[in-house]
Amino acid sequence: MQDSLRVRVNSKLSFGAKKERNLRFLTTDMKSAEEDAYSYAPNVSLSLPLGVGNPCLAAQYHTLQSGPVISVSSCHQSSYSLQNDTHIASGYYHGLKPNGAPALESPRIEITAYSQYPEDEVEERSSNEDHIIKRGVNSIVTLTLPNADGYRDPSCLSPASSLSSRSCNSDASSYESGFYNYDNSPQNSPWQSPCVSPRGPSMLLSCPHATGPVGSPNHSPSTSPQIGAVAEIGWPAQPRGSRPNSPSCSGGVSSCSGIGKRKYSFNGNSYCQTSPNQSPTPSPYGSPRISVTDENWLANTNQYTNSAIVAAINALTTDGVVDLGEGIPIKTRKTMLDNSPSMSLKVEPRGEELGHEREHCHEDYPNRMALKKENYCGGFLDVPQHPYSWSKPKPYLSPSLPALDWQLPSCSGPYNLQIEVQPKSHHRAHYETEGSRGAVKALSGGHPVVQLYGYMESEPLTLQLFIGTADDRLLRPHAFYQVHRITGKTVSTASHEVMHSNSKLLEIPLLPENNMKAIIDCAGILKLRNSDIELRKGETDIGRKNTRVRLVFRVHITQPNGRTVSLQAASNPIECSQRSAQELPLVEKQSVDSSPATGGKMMLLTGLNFLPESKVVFVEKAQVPIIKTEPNDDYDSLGTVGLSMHSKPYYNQTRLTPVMPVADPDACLVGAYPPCPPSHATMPSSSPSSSPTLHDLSPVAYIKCLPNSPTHTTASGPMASHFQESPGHTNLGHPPSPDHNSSLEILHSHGSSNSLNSPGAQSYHPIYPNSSPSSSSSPASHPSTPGGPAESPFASAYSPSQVQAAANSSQNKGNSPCQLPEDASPSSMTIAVKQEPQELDQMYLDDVNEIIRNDLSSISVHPHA
DNA sequence: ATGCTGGAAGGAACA
DNA sequence: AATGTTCCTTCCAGC
Repeated sequence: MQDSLRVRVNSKLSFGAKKERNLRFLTTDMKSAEEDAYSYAPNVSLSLPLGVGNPCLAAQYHTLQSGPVISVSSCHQSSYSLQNDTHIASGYYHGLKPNGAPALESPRIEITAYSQYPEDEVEERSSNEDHIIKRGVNSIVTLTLPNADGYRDPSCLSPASSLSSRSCNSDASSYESGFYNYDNSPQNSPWQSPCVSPRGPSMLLSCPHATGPVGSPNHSPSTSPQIGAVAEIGWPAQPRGSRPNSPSCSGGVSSCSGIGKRKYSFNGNSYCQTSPNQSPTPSPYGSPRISVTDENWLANTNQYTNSAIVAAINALTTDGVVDLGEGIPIKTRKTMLDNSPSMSLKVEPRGEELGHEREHCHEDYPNRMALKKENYCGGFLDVPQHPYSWSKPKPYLSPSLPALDWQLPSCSGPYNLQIEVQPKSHHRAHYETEGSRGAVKALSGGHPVVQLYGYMESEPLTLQLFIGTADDRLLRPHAFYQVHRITGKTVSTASHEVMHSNSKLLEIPLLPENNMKAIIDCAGILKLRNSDIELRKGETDIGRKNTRVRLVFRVHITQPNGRTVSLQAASNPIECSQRSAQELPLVEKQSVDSSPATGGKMMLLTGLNFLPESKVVFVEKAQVPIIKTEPNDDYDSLGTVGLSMHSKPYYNQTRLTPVMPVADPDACLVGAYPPCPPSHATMPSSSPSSSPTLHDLSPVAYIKCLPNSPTHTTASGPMASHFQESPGHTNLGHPPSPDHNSSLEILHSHGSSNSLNSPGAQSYHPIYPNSSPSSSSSPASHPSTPGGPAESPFASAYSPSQVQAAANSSQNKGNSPCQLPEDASPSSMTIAVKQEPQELDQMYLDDVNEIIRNDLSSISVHPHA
C-alpha cells in the first residue's frame, strides 16, 4: 500500500480542523514516533502476530512493552519467574523480598515495623496516639502538634511519604487515612477482607456524610485538616462534597495550596495538610513545596525533626518516619511502605490503616486527632458504617503482601485477574488545586472493568487499585500521580482509599455475586506537583514529561491452605497531561478495511484530533496491509486507527489489544476490539499489563520507538518486540497474521514536536501503544520519553534507508538488541521480532529499543518501500 | 449548587 | 547569556 489511499477524515467532534480532512498517506515514511509513546500500539499492531497466543494478555501487555515479554505467555505467577527476563527479574524482584518488601529499596522499610508490631499494638499505639514508634516519630513531630501529630504520624508517615509530598498525598493519605481509618477501623481491612467491599457501600451508607460512604472519607482527610478531620471522621467529609474526594485532598490541599497557588503552595500544601492543622510549623519547614508534600505528612513532624531525629525515628519506626523523612525517597518509602503495606495489606492493613488513619487523623488536625481518637478510634468505629465491610474482613493478615513495586502475575493457577475493559488512553489528571476531573473512563464511554476469573469461593475479595508507572520496564507506583477516589451519583462502585506506602490505593470489593467483576467508575487520577515530589529525598524520578500512568489492579486471594495468591493486572498506559489530549489524533472509524496496494481507493477515517498535518501512512508488510495511525500520542488513535484500519481483521485476530496495550486500549476498545479479548477467564493476559510486569518492562521492546532520528526506527522497534514477545498481544498486531502486511499510519506533525522534526522522516507518530513509550521511558531513564509523545517521538521515520540503517544500527548496537530489532526488522518480520534479548540491560534496552524501532521501521519500510 | 470539562494564561524549565 | 519552545500548574468558564 504504499500509496496512499486517500483518506478523508471526519473528525467527529468539533475538533477543530479535525473534521474531515484528507489524510495523506505516507507510505513509507516513517513517522516520527514522537508521541509514540502513545502510539505504541500502532506499530505493534503491525505485526505482531504474535501471538496472540499468550494466554495471559497481561503478560502480553507487558510483554509488549518489554519485549521480552516473552514469556508472557505464561500468565502465571510464574510470571515472576518468567519474568525471567532479566530485567524483570532483576528489576523487579530483586529488591524485593519475598515478602514483598523490597529489600533494596529501603531498608528502612524493613525497619519499619508495622509488621513488627502487632497490629494490635499498632492500634494501641495508634490509639495512644501513636507516639509509639512511628508515632514516636510522629510524636516527635507531634511534639509540635499535639494531637495532630499523632495522627499524622501514622498516616503521615507512610502516606505522606508516598504521596509524596504533596499535600495531596498527604491529603490523600489523609483521605485515605480517612479511609484508612475506616480501614483501620474495622473497615479498613479491606485487605482483609474483601469484605470491604461490602463496606464500600456500607461504608457509604454508614457514613452519613458521605454519600458515598467511601468517598467522603477520602476527601475529608485530605482535605483540610479540619475538614480532614471531618472527613475522616466523617466521611462526612463527603459532604464536603465537592471535591471532597480528590479535592479534598487536593481540594483541601488545593484549597490550601490551591488558593495559594503554587507559590503558596508551600504553605498551602503543607499547610494545608498539615499545617492546616495546627501547627504552623509544618509547612514551613519543608521547603515549601517539598515540605509541603512530605510535609504534609511529615510536615509536622518533619518540621521538628531534624535529620538526626528523622533518622532516629526511622530507625525506630519507619513508616511514619519514612514519610517524615522526607528525605526518604519516595521509592524508599514505597518500599518501605510496601513492606509495610504488605503487612498492612494483609496483615496490617490495620496497622497501616491505623497508621494511616491516624495519620490522617492527625494530619488533618488536632481536631482530627481528637476525632480520630475519638471518632476514628472511637468514633469511627462508631461509625458503624464503614466498618461494615472493612472491618470485618481482615482476612489476610499476613503480613506479607507484596510491595507495590513488585511485579506480580495476572494469572496463577486457576485464578486470572483481567482487565476486561481498558481505560482510555488519555485522562487528564487533576491537580489538588482543581476539582476532580472525574473517573477514568473507557473508550466506549463506560468505565474500565476488571474481573477475577477462577475464583469460586463465596467470600468477597478486595480489589486494589493504584496508579502505576507506564514504564515497560518496571511497573511500580507512580510518584507523581495518585489514584483519587470518585464518589457521587454516577459512581456505582463502592471504594475506599488506603495509603500504602506512599501510594494511595483504592480498594474495591470484588463480589461473587458480581462474578468477581468490578466496574471501575470510582477512580480518578490526581496529579501531584512535580516540585513537591521531586523534592522528596529519595525521589529520583523526574516529573516533567512523566505523564503516563497505568491503572494497576491487585487482588490477594487466600487459599484454603492459607496461602495467599496475589495477582496483578495493569492497564494500558494512560496519558494524563492536558496537552496530549489535544494533539493526538484518534481514528474512530475507517470506511475500508483493506485496499489494493496499488492504491487509488478512498478511505474515510473518522476520528478526533486530526490535524492538517496529520498523515496516514500505509505500510505494507507482508501481504496484509496494516493501517496504523499514529497520532502522536494517542493511543487511541492508534488504536483505533490501527485497529480499525487494519483491521478489523487484525483485530480479530489479535486484538490490538495486546499491542496496544496501552495506548490504545481505548482505541482498541473503542475500536471495538475488546481490549482484552481474552479476557475470558482464561486469559490471563488480559491485562496484559497486568501482569507482571515482569515481563516486560522491558522497555526494550517498546521502547521508544523511536528515536528519532536518524534512523530511528521507530516504533517499530517496540512494536516489534511486542510482537515478538507476545504475539498474542502484540498482535495487535497482527497476529498472525493475517494481515499485516501493510500498515497505515497517521502522523501528525505535531507541530513542533520534536520528533516530528526530526528526521526527515517525517515523523510519524505511530501510534504505538504505550509500550513503546514506556519502554522508552523507562522510568528512570528517559524522562523525555516518558511521556511522551512529543518528546520522544518515536519518530520513526521510516525511510527505507533509514530502515536499513536502523536495522544495521540495531545490529550494531547489540546483539541482543540487535537481535531483537533485527528480527523484527525484517519486515514482516515480522513480527517476529525477535526475541528479546532477555538479558539486555536497560542500557541495552534502550539501544535495543532503538534498534527495534529501526527494525520496525525498516520493516514497515520495506513494505512501503 | 456541584461536579466535570475544556481551554487557556502565566510562569518555570529546557534546549 | 539570550531567546525560543515546551511543559506545568492554576484559573476560568461552560455545561
